[in-house]
Amino acid sequence: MVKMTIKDVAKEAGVSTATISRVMNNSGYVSEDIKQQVLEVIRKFNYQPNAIARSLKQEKSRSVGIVLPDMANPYFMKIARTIQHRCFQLGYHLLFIDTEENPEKEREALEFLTEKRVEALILAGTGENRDQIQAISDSGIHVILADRRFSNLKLDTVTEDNIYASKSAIEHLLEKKHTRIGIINGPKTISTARERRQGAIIGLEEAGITPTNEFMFEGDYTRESGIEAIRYFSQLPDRPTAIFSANNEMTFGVYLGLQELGIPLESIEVVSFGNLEFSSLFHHNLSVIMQNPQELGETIGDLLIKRLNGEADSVQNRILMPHLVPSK
Amino acid sequence: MVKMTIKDVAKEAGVSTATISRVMNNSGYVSEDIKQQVLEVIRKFNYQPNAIARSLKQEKSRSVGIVLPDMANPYFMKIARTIQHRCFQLGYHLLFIDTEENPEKEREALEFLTEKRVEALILAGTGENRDQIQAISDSGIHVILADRRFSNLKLDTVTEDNIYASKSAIEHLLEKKHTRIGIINGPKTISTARERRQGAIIGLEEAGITPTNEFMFEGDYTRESGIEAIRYFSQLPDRPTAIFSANNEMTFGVYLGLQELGIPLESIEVVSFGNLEFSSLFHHNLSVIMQNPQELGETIGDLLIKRLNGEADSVQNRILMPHLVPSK
DNA sequence: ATTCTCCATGTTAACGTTACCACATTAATA
DNA sequence: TATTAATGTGGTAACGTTAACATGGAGAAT
Repeated sequence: MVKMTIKDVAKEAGVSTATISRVMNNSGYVSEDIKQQVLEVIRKFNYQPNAIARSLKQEKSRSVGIVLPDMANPYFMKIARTIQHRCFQLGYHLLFIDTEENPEKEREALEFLTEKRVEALILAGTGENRDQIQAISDSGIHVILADRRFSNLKLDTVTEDNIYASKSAIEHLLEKKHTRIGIINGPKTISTARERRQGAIIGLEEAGITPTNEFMFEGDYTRESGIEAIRYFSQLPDRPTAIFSANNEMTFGVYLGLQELGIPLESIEVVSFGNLEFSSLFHHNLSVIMQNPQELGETIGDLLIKRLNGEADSVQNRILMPHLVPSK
Repeated sequence: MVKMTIKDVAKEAGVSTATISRVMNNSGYVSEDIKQQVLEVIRKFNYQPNAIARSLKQEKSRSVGIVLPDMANPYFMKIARTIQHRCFQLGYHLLFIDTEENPEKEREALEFLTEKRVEALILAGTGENRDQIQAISDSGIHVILADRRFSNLKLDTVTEDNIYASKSAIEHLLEKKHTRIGIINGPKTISTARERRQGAIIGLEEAGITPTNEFMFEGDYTRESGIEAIRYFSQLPDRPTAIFSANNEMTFGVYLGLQELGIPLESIEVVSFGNLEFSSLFHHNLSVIMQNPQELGETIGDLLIKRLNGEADSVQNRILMPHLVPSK
């Protein structure tokens, strides 16, 4: 069964396509009689306007791209979900792409999205493709960096205060008399990893402790790299007694690693940047820096609406405050 | 900065738009000289064809809709992620919508997606909107039901054997000498809930036990309803000693509920339909019916490609086999 | 020399909307 | 009554592609 077009409706209702269009969009003048008659035809044939044709004519795709490094990470999905709801309300659709932290895939994704003529782009990037992202912004597409920023790029950002939160994580461990703290971080290309590292170092130095490379493990924000970190730390002569893990997935890996090595999970004090769903059930020594992906999503949503409405405003950089929830 | 069109490229390269189109699509005849010249212009101005115009002309949106009840549930997101990768490879984009199990929202979502002219629709539905879904299929959009089916609708489905798996869950608990088994299920409107119930009942009856309504709690697949189920069961005179929970979120709620009531988590034997990420770290009496969302996604992806390529085939109903992983 | 292919290119009409303009008609105002 | 304004409607040119058709030249086969 082939879809009806506005012409078919016009013929059926005995009016011009212009009138149908006016009825559909509640624009211009249409007499009440004709309006009802047209609506009747639309209802009867279940006519739906072709959004693609409309987009072409109006030069508005009514779509927004969102590029995330990991669609299975609840943190990112909670951000995405909130934004999805907002977009749906606006009649926009979201084009999701999962890059799996792969810069090349990200590059392709960005190209794909610009061909699809998204009006805005929300990006939690790999840290590469700076020029491309800047070019996208320059071409008039609204870019909002989520969670991760680029230094020196004049783009909207909605991020969290990683330095402050990481510093307080370290302070928390120091208060518990730990001095040998293993730090598991993400890739240096990613701003959150750099900032979390920086915060941790500040925390240590303020307590008069010199950070050593031996206790810094550079992972890649995956579960597997959390496991590897534990394998690495466990074979050091002077093992850490506490761990600061820079994201939720790696923290999960930490516990999997401990389990693999037969080390009691509660024997190690852990602070995780980012919540683990089950941490409230967990009686191990796990403290969590609670992020607020929903608020992040809402903040992005608000900004997005502003940008799509063309409400001129200078570059926005919003920073949310995570807070530490100590272990019980 | 305004985007370049094919006409600009044509003018710049001194040829017709048709030639540009032929170069872009590797179709028809173009001399090597001109081809190189055109490619040079394209590169120089970073020309990107407008996918919307192309869609309109070709009457192909190159998009697929996916409607899920819960974007934050890892089970659904793993399905979605797999499909997203497939679609991206094909040059298709996915329009995601999260209905939050709300039938009205689902109705709107389906309407939205048909206006956007998706070529296919992947749906894990609320169980309502049957007519609308059938109409979508009749109108020539490929519909694939994921995880949840509709009886009597002639549509492709990729689901799991809920009856078999639930039966084996009950058998597992019976083997462990539990006879008072609390069953926490989803809404009866959803096929998975009906089937999981049916499987559980078969399991009980085959063991000569008469299922009682007292031990059946109808939740709504949310965490909160798992908590409520525990509150309900805990005030029964003869409490269940074991729980069969029909999805991962409700199982989570079970533990939250036990914790809330101060009941030791390991004092209750639980079987969960669907994995909890952390179950391997968990030393409680938790057995899991392992689903395989990735395989589900791949199966859907394969089917999707077939359908999009128009490879004629009768209605497909694929059923995957989950398996029980007993508690340690 | 004539016909027939194969190449290589250009011309143009769609695809389904909407926005602009033109043209009536009616109502309100001077 | 004449003029203006408000209302209602239709015609049509775009939006940026591509596919069908047309055209013409070069070389091969008759």
